[in-house]
Amino acid sequence: MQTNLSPLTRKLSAFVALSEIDLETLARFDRRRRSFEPGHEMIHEGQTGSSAFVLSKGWACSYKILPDGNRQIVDFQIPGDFLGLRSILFRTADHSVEAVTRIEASEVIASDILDSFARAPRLATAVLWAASRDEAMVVEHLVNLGRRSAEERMAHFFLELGARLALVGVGDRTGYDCPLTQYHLADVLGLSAVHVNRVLRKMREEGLVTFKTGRVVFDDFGRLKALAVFDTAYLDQDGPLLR
Amino acid sequence: MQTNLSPLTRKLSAFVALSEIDLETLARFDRRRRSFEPGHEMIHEGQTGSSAFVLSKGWACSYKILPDGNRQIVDFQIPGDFLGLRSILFRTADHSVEAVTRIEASEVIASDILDSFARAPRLATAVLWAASRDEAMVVEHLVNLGRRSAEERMAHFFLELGARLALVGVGDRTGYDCPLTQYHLADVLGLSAVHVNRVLRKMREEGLVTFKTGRVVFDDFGRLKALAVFDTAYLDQDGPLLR
DNA sequence: CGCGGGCTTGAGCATAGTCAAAGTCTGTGG
DNA sequence: CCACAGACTTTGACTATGCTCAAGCCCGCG
Repeated sequence: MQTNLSPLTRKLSAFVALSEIDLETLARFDRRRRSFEPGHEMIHEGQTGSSAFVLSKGWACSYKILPDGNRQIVDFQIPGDFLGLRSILFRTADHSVEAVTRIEASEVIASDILDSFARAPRLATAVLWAASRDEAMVVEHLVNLGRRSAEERMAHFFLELGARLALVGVGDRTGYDCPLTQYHLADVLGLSAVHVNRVLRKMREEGLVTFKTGRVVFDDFGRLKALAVFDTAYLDQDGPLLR
Repeated sequence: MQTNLSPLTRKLSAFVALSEIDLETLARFDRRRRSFEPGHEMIHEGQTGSSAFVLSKGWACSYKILPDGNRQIVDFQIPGDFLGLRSILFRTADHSVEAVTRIEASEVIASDILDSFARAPRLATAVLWAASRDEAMVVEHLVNLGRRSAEERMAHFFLELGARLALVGVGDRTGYDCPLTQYHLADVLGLSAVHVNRVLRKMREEGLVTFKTGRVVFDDFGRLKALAVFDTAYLDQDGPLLR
């Protein structure tokens, strides 16, 4: 193991013990460095032959837009996250991805991925695991939208994001830096921007969380967790399953 | 290629051209035949060391239950579908799965999967593709809950199910057999059972769909599709990507 | 025949949406 | 240094979508 691993390598190592060949092959994912300005649409729904990216700096979000202009954000991506994997596996992208902040990322094209699986088969298993972990988050998010109130959703969202950031070494129990606007919150939680604002005010007044531009502050972590019925199980990484 | 392929083999072949070794290895997934009665909980959330299953007959549903007793169904599984894959990849199951009808399935244990990836590396890629296709469905479902009205959700759900069943050769443009209750619809669409009933009545009266116990009848397929803004893109299979 | 699961309907309520207007903050150019 | 534009936030008033509670119905099955 090297000391200066890429974020993706670190993530995959959590599931599969990687060999030298695996590591070498993975390193190839890191050749095409790119950067994007906030608001840039890195992947367009419906586009064929898109790339994927591994985020090294900044935040992105994946979403779908409905014909009436409404947008539903599926998830945010933070450093270390894979983004646009499905747009490689399928012929056309089934969702869009946009840079939230300025972003630094490595571009991964279809042949990189597919060839790497042939060279280093264990990588395929590792990527399957990573994709499944993403799916677990989407599923939790689905439950959030289907069965929780606006306030519970908000609490759950802040906590999940906090837990994910903690895994990559950012933020702590007091809070974390967060570049999102209230519009982002509305689009990810399936609410209107106006209602988001009211819910935020209520939660602030109740001493639960404070969301000010640029930062989320946990005013009462325990009570927030109880409100959201938040259980980190679906995010946990217990060390390599496959040795 | 053999004439009598298992449903899973047929599905994976749509993405990856499988070799003799791949096919032999896949055949091992089909050794432990099991059957379950309606209502049986095949996988329990939180349980460690669960199996996965490949459905050959009947319908199942995967879901999460919140502490207040509310349930959110994540998806239904129909013949040919993999079920509980994440409960193998993670140490503990992050969701439950229940038989909706009487079910026939093949049990797949963790070592089956993991060993098969070592023996037949292309299978890992194929399974990654299948898992991504499932994720695409969950994502579409998420958009449904976040940004569509009750009536639109209902329309979208019936159409998606119809399209999926058509892929395995069941049902047609006039409708399909469907063993679900109005409670199932409520739990999958994030609505109350009472409201589901009202929405169904409205749609029936408007001449869109008729949902009677045991069958979904499309009264006006075109208008239903327009209402749901349903686009099958995320379900399409265009033939093997990897040869 | 009675029981239970599922379906249906009404009445009243609550959560969240829409529309509208004004306030704040930040960066840019004069 | 100020004026202004534009993006984001805040608040009020009104509306609507969907929920809860409650009751009754239908039908298959033991």
